[in-house]
Amino acid sequence: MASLLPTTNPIDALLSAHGLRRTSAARQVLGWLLAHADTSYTHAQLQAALQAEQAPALDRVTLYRLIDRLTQVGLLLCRVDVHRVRRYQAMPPSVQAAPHFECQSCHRDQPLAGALRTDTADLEKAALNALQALRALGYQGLSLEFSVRGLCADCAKPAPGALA
Amino acid sequence: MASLLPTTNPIDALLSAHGLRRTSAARQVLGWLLAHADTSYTHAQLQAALQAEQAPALDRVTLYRLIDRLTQVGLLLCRVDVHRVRRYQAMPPSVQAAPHFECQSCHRDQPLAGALRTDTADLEKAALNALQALRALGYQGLSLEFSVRGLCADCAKPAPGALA
DNA sequence: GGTGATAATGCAACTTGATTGCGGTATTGG
DNA sequence: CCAATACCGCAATCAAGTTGCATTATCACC
Repeated sequence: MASLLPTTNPIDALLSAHGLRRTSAARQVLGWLLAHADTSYTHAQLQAALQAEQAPALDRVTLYRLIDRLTQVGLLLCRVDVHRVRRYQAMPPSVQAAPHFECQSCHRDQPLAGALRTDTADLEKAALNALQALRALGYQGLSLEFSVRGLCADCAKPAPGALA
Repeated sequence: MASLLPTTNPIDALLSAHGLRRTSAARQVLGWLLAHADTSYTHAQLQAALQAEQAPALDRVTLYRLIDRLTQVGLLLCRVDVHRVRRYQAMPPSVQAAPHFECQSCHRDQPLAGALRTDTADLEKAALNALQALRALGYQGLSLEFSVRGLCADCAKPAPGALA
């Protein structure tokens, strides 16, 4: 049952490949984010989630610096949500920036996927055209950020007539 | 020389039409933002700009609350930039959310249409379609935020071979 | 043209996500 | 094994934004 293999696990490999040390904190954070790579999490959410999974909570500042490093080497993707707080997500392998939906009631942040995704397909296409045009004008290192805000279907249903 | 006309100026009209009082602060801020409607400004930039134009600086908090009110009634459009600070802009007449370009070097913020030097009608159309589709799925109160980041042509040119 | 309700102002104190300084600890390359 | 240094953790600090409250200015109505 023990880890007999000389091949380090994929997370350690990623860390080393990006010039970071294999500390337990780094392993935990990157591992957790990779295991929940479909959405983004704030520093606070991340800390809470990690704390829930294991006893020795890691320091606030350490976590800040860690996610900073992970972001700088390109392992994480960082965005800022409506409430001005940063959200981190394991870097999606191929996409520029997955479109997000952010519910203003339950504050859940979900990827714009499936049916929703097809609805925004045209938009993405137009957006990519725009990027290409910009690139032609001499713009560099372009990335796009695209998010929709509002009430998700769940939050929109419940109380149609309640208070103002 | 005096204002003889009974017709209030357009800014006052806007304020009243949106249920806000015609205070000198509101007139100044909305007036200034309408006169610079092509980009967005932070609270700090706004305060500095207003202070430069006239003597009696208005209070930090007052300005915060004022732009809050203007945004709530739909006269301003608010977004959050990469540095987690809110940027306000006079609401563009027709669009829900004008796509922006934000330079990561000079931190200038310009409308995408300006950067591209073409109109972004197709983009905006696609955006509106996407919103409509989402609305059909039960999502409510939707608005979208769409921005492109990178280096603008000006910042990209200068030092092609300098440092890493 | 006054007058009362109340929206808006201004000041001080506070909140919160994030940053900085610094001594101590653990990882890594030799 | 050892030195160099990346990383940790604690305390203090910062900046954007918020809240409470007393004061002032607008507005709706007579």
